Amino acid sequence: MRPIVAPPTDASELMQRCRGLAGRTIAEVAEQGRVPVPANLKRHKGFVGNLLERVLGATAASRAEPDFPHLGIEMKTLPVTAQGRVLQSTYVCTAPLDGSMAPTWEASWVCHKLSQVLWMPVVGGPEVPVAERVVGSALLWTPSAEERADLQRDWELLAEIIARGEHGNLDARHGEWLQIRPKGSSSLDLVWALSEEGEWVRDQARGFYLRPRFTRRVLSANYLI
DNA sequence: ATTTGATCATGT
DNA sequence: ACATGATCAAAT
Repeated sequence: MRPIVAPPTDASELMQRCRGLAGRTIAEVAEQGRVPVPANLKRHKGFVGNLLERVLGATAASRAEPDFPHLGIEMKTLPVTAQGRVLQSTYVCTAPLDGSMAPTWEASWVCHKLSQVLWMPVVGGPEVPVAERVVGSALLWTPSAEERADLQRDWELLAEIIARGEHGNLDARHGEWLQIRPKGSSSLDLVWALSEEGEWVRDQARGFYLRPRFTRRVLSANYLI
């Protein structure tokens, strides 16, 4: 999906565009973007995210950069119920098992990716046709001291497991706010990993995700839900 | 082949 | 209801 507008010159212009989208349905937004809307997201999981990027003027997706590189802002959609409850986890970045992970939290991809995020709530779960889901009020967020501390604690726990080569028993149950789960085309999607003995082995590709309880807390703290 | 965008589907 | 593990498409 190519962008249909120029990138916003600054954060306030970006937020102004967001205010223009709030309360509108996905069908209305898609009409502006001249994009057909799928009935459901089973085979179009990234549709809403790509659509909003496009109408907000984010640079092309699938690049290893923030969505608004000149502003240092990453945009993420957040599926929520009508009551504002977050429905899904949020993918952050890949979790390298090959020894290339940053040595400290401050240097990590997770820390950098989450330094400034534009959360775009979208109201409506799988029971609501995509076209009828509604764009919510955007939130330009920088993690609080408490949120940073919680994320850092989990990241260090998870990084330690990987650093020891113990990815074999690394699953989604680790981490209170941040977790690691499979990320790929299928469970057969393997990457190179360093074992406990320092040998190269193949293991399932994984990524860092924010648990819904984390993003739920972010919305609660900012919208008084 | 990889990174981006995520949600689906199943089990507890 | 919710968490975990599995999966889908587009862009580069």
